[in-house]
Amino acid sequence: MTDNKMRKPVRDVTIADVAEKCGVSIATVSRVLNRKGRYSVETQRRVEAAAREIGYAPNHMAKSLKRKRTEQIALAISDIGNPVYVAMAKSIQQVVKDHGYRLILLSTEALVHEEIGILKSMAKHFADGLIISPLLYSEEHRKWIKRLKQPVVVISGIAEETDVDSVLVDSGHGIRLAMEHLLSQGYSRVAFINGPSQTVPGRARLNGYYSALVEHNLPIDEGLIIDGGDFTLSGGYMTASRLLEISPRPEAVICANDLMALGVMRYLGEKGLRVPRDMAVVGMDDIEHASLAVPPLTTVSLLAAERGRMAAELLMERLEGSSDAPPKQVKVLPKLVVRESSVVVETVTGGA
Amino acid sequence: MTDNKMRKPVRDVTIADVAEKCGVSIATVSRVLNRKGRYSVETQRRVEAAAREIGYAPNHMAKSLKRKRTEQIALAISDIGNPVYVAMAKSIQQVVKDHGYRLILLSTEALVHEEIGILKSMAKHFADGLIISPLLYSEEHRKWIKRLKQPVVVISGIAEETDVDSVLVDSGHGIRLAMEHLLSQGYSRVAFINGPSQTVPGRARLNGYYSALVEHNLPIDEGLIIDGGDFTLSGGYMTASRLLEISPRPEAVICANDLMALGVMRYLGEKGLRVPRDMAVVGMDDIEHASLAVPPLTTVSLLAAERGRMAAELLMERLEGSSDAPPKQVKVLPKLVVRESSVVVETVTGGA
DNA sequence: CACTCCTGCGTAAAGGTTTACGCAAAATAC
DNA sequence: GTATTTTGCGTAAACCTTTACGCAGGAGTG
Repeated sequence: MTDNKMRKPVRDVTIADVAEKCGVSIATVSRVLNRKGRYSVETQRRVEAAAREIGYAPNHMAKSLKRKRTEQIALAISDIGNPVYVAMAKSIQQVVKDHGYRLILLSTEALVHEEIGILKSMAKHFADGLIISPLLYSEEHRKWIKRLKQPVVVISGIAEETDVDSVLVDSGHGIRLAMEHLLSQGYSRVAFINGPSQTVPGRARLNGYYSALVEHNLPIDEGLIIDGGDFTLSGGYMTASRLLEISPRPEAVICANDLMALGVMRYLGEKGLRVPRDMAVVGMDDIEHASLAVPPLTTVSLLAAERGRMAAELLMERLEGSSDAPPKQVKVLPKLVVRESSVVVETVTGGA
Repeated sequence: MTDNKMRKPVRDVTIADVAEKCGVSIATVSRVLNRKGRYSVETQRRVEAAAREIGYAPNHMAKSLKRKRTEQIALAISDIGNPVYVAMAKSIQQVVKDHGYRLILLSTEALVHEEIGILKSMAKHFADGLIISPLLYSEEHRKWIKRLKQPVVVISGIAEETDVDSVLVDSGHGIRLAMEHLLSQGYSRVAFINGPSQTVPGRARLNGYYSALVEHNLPIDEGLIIDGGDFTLSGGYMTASRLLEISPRPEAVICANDLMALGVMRYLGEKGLRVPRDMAVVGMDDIEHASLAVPPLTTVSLLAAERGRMAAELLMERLEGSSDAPPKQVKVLPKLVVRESSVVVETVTGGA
């Protein structure tokens, strides 16, 4: 019989409780709390007091059901461990929060069927919109996205798609910038370590490498191209040995992303090779640790944070503005960030 | 009049549509689709066929409302840019996903009122549970957590709290491990760069430093303690100069986290000081880039990923098992990870 | 004074699902 | 053959909100 806090099941306080407490109807309470419709200042005072007093908090599930809005945005990325996606997620979180949305983080582990699964499940209405950065953009992706009621923004590489809002960056062009820079520094035999070539970014970057060679009338030497396996740090470290097997040894190497570049630099360091004196290294993405590496890594920024912000803003626009405007594509230009890993050392400025 | 795909508002397909399509009641459809209650195999076949054919997807908001479960877990952390929290988030995401939950990412930007705001808003039932790693655990935190209907797991430093599920790590003990290691290497004047000392981790680590000194009968020299401002990389870089102003120059430095340690190493490098020959450096957290630094950074792992996993499992247990079991505390032991930044160099093993 | 307009608020429906309950028919028991 | 249990399914309530609609009374206008 001692029921002093035996069980929690103490039925939530609902809008009806507030209404009863201050002798009005639930409609009035709702109007006051949502500042919608008409009510007297006296009623407002009483309702607000009652609500505060009994600790009323509107039930989000019921609200969603009625309003047909969850106030949630889903973000689908392939690997939350990748600093690039973290940067994106961070700025996206910022924007959606400012607009009163919560962010749901969905990780696909680089599995295409997971991506499709997410698209399908959007039909269940657990989020009002989706930002997705797919590893590849297949016909199936397109099909499901088109079928969705909610707006979708795709963060991806350059593509011909014009039927969905997207934030694009031409990473292939980024590779060309890197190549130009290396050539201007006097390097001419430049190797290329790629990530998985069947992914959109992998393909784009490889094409960038080819076209840079063509552009500068350089011979295409397949021996200079190494498949890095994946876009990870250990992927770079592992394949760096193959770099040293190339003969004659290349003067410089472009890596398809910073993580791999850092892995490569580490391997070179362990083998006693100095960067850039013995081999110049350039990465891509401009993650925070690129600037911290020893030597600081030259890289091509793809403006991940910026792209995240833009994608989120595009989505907010869709959600709050005219949803029938034609799909928008916004493009972002890769930017070369020159640091010490690729500049010819004239004089060594030693300290102390 | 040409209404060929003019507007989207084409009312969602509901359970009623499925029911009508195959001539049963909505209750039957629900039973079949949820594999609950009784139904014939023939009915099952028809319902499933109809559902698939017209592309039925159960509305998540309605389901939540009725079931009183959102199938969502909220994660509140102060900075998604911090690799430690990323590691936690990653393993938490893993676990909750395996249990059929989605993860909502809430960022507090290290603002205490944001943390409280999140606790309050949990009453709105947008998530079934919460994992929070608060910068500090105040009376107000406790009050609101106790008031919540949903289970909460706190990831934090060691504390006296026993009224809430928590995953604890004694980072102060971690600092003592670092100190012991440095002393065993022959260093004796060891400086300490702390993060904000009013936060739980800041205070714990400072106390760890003090007690390590006491433990080894070393004099307490306030001049060896530097307030690093925050736990960021630039925070470490900025305050490193003050390290060199100390006279006589300390032989080693313990930094309250890896990011600051990396900042310090960078500064030392720029000033021409070599680590560990001129000064040994030890960090804390064991973030991925600690092993990549030059030289690789000795650090104390606080097992962030592990703690995230444990917290998530604790929460799942609460949600799926007996919710009235007494609060659990699980503790994790800091682990010293020795790398080159703190070991006396006997012979230099150069390559090539 | 009669009319219209406005204000403040209540009634009730709607949103899509799950599930307790009950009923008819079929299956089983004796 | 009747009595009992089991099976399969439908009816309707419940979850908690928001909001369209309408009504009564007061204010304004002529």
